[in-house]
Amino acid sequence: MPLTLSKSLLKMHKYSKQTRHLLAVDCIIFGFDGETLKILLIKRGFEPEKGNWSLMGGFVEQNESLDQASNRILKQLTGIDGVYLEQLHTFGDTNRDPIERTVSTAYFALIDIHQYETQLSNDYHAEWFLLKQVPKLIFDHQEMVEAAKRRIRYKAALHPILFELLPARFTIPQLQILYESVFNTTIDKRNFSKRVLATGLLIKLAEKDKAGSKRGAYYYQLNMQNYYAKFQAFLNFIPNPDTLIL
Amino acid sequence: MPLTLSKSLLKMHKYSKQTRHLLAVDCIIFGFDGETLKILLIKRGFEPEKGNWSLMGGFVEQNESLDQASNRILKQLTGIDGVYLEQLHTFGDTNRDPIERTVSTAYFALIDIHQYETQLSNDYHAEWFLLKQVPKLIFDHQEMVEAAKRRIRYKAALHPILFELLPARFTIPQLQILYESVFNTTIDKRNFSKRVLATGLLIKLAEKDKAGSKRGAYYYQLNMQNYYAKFQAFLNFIPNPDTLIL
DNA sequence: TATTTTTAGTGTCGAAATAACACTTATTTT
DNA sequence: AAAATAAGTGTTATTTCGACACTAAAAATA
Repeated sequence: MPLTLSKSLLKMHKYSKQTRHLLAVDCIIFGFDGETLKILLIKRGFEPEKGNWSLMGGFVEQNESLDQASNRILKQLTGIDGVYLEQLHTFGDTNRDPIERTVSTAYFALIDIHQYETQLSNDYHAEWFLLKQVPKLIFDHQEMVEAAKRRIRYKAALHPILFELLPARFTIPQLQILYESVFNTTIDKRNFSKRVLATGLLIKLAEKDKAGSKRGAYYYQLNMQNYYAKFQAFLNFIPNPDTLIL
Repeated sequence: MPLTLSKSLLKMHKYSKQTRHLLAVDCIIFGFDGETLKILLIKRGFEPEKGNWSLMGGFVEQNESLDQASNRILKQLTGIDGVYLEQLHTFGDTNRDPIERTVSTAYFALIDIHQYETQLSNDYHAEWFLLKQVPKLIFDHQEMVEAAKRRIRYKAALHPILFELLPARFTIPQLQILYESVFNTTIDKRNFSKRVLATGLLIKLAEKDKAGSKRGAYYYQLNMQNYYAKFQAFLNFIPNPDTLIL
């Protein structure tokens, strides 16, 4: 025990004159309900801003990386492991948290909303909000959400990340609604299916989804080999690239 | 004085149970010498890894934002203010610095090498290295450089950032060499000049650059209004997008 | 059981963008 | 005067993109 202590003391504070900072991660969690994009928010449980809407976040602990911290926090809220989670940006303004200077690294997650909506932890009073009806958020979380929206659009225009929002089996009309929702536009369905199918990323299944229409639409699933191979070179669905900012 | 002290004590440690971390920024500084891309490295002046090649970096101080810290550090080394500087990624593995856990936010800078090569601070024993001949670097700086290379390619394929590497007046052959260097490819010069001129971003000047050739090439400068207006919708020079990763 | 309603699914053609390709011009050097 | 060097420029074929309308399947309804 004394050994452990002295070891840790030895290891600590070698850069002894430097200031140490609070470090947090915040997660912008996107889901798709079949019609529009949503994000998951929580009611903050402690001061300051207790009771106000907030991104799910938390402090980075001593012995975890940022990626580990963001995964831990995502799991705390949703019970989910192993979903798409990508570092977005680190927000480091000195006064972004009024209590004490805190630097926060924002991550965005893309999850299949249906798979998890029932297993949300109740501890956080989480709710899904339409992306177009996000309430006022604490601190600079609004800015984080805006940055995440820009990033998801930018990236989805070039890479097939939106499949992460869909279940393993999905129909082409579902996929089209998703793209139209993300880019806030409409796409001709003949051109859409032509281009999507031309990527070689989709495998047509025998079964149909009967829920969405009378006739039923064929299910597809991702060809995972092609998915990884072609992740970099995907479609360019940008309707007007002027609206996209990294 | 007692008032200031008590104020700062009041403000400090409101999140009293949370671990505080060392925070650093590291800068990947790109330059272009007219033929190939280079990056600026320093000889690290303190332990650990004293004397080894490193990115220019430093700890984030109490009352500065990350953006301020990166600008400060860039200026310390190069004397430069107001150049292109963009946050790249935050590296947060727990053991990336063997002395003490340090989270580092990497920034990349694009500078006009000729304008500043003489005013480098001598304090850091900085040297420009060909991007293809970067020496072994400390910690995870190699990884940072790789990420910066990917980002600059990715972004330059869609946005006119490479002009930041050129002087205010440049020729089309110079610009072409720059693009060929960044994308490690060759481009037909007829197609290149057609597309570049079609953007409307360039203003042709009366004077010629006589240094590069016997005949001389016309100087151009950026049309700054169009530059900002068209920043989002630029050329797509990606030779094979497969090689690009965000 | 026939009709209506609803959404899925598919092909063509003109326009625009892209990629391939070679010669002339200006200037300096020899 | 001739040779060497790099700048500058146009055309054509190919590919990609965008616009556009009807038929098919199944359920609901009359």
